[in-house]
Amino acid sequence: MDKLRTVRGVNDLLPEVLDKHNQVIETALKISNQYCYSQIETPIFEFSEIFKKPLGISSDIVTKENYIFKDRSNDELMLRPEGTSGVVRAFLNAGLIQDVPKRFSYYGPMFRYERPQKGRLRQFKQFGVECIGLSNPMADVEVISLGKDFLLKLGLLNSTKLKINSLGDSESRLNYRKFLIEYLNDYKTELSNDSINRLSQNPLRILDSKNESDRKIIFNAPNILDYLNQESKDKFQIVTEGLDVLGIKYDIDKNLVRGLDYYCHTAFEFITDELGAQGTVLAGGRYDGLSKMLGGPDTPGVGWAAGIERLSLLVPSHFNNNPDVVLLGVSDEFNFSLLSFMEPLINADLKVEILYTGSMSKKFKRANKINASFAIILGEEEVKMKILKLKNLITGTEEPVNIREAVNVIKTFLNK
RNA sequence: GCGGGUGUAGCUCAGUUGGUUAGAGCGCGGGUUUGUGGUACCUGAGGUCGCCGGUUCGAAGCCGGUCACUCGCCCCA
Repeated sequence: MDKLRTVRGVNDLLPEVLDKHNQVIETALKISNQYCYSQIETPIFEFSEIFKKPLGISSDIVTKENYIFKDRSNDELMLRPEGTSGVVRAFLNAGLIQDVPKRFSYYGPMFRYERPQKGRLRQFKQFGVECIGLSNPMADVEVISLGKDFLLKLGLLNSTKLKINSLGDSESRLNYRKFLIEYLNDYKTELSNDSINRLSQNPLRILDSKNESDRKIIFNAPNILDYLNQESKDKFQIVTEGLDVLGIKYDIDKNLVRGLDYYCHTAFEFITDELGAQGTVLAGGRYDGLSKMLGGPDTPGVGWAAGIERLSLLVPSHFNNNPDVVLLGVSDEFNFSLLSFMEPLINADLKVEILYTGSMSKKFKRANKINASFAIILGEEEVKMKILKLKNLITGTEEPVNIREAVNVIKTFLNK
């Protein structure tokens, strides 16, 4: 039995769970489509450079959470840990820069070698949207609005909170970084070990440390929003103004930062407190530098990604694959005939299951268990009289019918 | 990668200070005069007590290791 297990952090998706995933994805696709974001699909693995360059060599995703391997022609490949890099790569590769703005949506599996927890897997699915080619902060507002509508459609807007911040442009960020390091250096002895390491690698990330003594120090740290240059300030102003006009509630969180190098200006996340430590359910921001990092022309972009598993955990299940009608014969000899009734029934858009084995009693028990609404019964009597017997399993009534009448009765009763 | 908790039938769990053939409920199979279900009753199958090793006359229960799940850290969707 043990040999049958899946790889750690990689799960089977049984029908009930997969159904919820699909619900979430369908909702996302529908709303994105209405915002005129077109679905795109990129490969599950790419040359590792595609992810390494933009994510930054110091990010954990690249250094310790990657699935990197060499193929038979000795190319270094990487299972994608996120979707944005691939989408931007595809955008550049197809020469779509001639046709901006471009709006894309995507979903699919991502891979990160992390310690599994609830809502965190090594193979997991993300749905995301990218708006490429607009540096206008209206695009940021649009994308957040799309995320909000998505959560609204899932019925999760009330159980999530939107946090936003601005990381500014690279000039502002570098400037802020200088002052932040200066401030933190005064407290170097009190910082956690993790944060001391980050001080040289990626000091902004210290801002979202959960360590208690770190938090006390961060409380009085310089605020990035005070260090934005005028252009960055104006952009952020438009974003918050836009959200206000749209009535989208948000909290500005000056400590909201991004682990990935390519982010700038707007950063945001929708979080819930119903998933423990994995509260981030939809997160994104602006990534104007990404295209250039990949070796393309400077092309702005903004987008977000949402975790399908995490959202699915919050959404109620409506799984139901119950047949509208079951077909059963008095004995095995009627099974071929039963199959021949499939066609008219499925053409009428009904869900049909045939019960092949067991006694009559067994078949009805089975019909009951799978919650069938009707049973069509075929036996010697029916064949002799050239009819079918239709039993309504909800009311218990039976009537002789032909197949066309059966369809009508079933559809009328089920309101289909 | 680091720290805490957990691991007994398909599921939810009992299993007293280590002592003979490991239990319950639900679920599953068969049956209650064979062309009719949801109730009830009868009956059956299913566990090397996560795995490996150790202590012991004897381990599901103690010890060590390992794997998996889970919570937190890291990181992030």
